[in-house]
Amino acid sequence: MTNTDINQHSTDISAALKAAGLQVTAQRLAVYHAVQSTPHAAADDICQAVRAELGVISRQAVYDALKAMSEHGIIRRIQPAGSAARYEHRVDNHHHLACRQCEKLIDIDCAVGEAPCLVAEHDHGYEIDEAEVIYWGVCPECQKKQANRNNT
Amino acid sequence: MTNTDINQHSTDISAALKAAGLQVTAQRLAVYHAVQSTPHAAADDICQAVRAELGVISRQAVYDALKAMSEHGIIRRIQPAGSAARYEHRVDNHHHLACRQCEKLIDIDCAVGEAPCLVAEHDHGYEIDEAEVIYWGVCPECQKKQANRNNT
DNA sequence: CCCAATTCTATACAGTGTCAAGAATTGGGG
DNA sequence: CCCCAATTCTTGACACTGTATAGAATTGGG
Repeated sequence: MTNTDINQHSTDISAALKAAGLQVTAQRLAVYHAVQSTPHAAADDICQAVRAELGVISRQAVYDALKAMSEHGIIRRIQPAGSAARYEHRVDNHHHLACRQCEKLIDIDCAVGEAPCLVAEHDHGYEIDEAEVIYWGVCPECQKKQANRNNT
Repeated sequence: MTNTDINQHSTDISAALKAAGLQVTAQRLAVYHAVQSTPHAAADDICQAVRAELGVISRQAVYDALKAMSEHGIIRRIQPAGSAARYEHRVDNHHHLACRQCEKLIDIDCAVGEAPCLVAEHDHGYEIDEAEVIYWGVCPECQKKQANRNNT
């Protein structure tokens, strides 16, 4: 990646931040980069990644940046049961597949198509705006591990 | 409800506990009752409800009971983003509708039917056993509140 | 370049859930 | 009915994630 690329990229995020009415700061750009390069990372992982890039950043600034950006739709927050919140830069309509054993999370495209997964049988008067779907299972690696344990 | 009913009921839960290889204790029965009578309650609410019934119980016993019973499929644990875990006694295939504003949670039957909501486009080699769906929206009451605020 | 608004740092704190050790209870077998 | 091993409950401490607050630093429009 050349400097030009980096700048170009940063400019895109800058534009997104400005469009959302947020100030552009080195901390926020670094947090975004971390989210982008390590998808589904938890806040703590992101904190470490940003420290590798910037040197120092307060834990609070990371939380603020993640909160501000996820509230403005620049990144997306996912919170699988039994683990801390994860963040990702894909903000389109897609779901997740979680491994019960290693907690790994991978993206999965919407099974139903566009966004009709939004349509529930009865909406009970609710104004529904999102359907959050998490498929739970066991990933291939953990299936292997399990098979090995059973054979021994 | 007569005493006979209560005993009958307790017997059912006792049987479920025994079938799962768990001991039957007053604490567990009380925790189950609390989950049953206040659906979607958080651990803390359940703790209080059980104290109203039994007098005293340790926080730990409540957590243990909830964990043991949910791991054995006697109750179900739900963890919506941004709030503590909730518990319910319905263990069949159904989903949830959550209000973004008041955090209220209601049951909703599976939109797709039996359990084909399990089928994702590509399973990526995962052995999928559950599809957890949470529809996010705004409940009728909160819609009204919002409308009133806007008119003022 | 300046100044108000926003954001970052540093520290303390709250809520949820877990760990560990010892006391109490449960339930199967004599 | 009683005993004993296994399980469960109590108590207290602790870890982790996230939030609150006040003051210092930075940003960006004029």
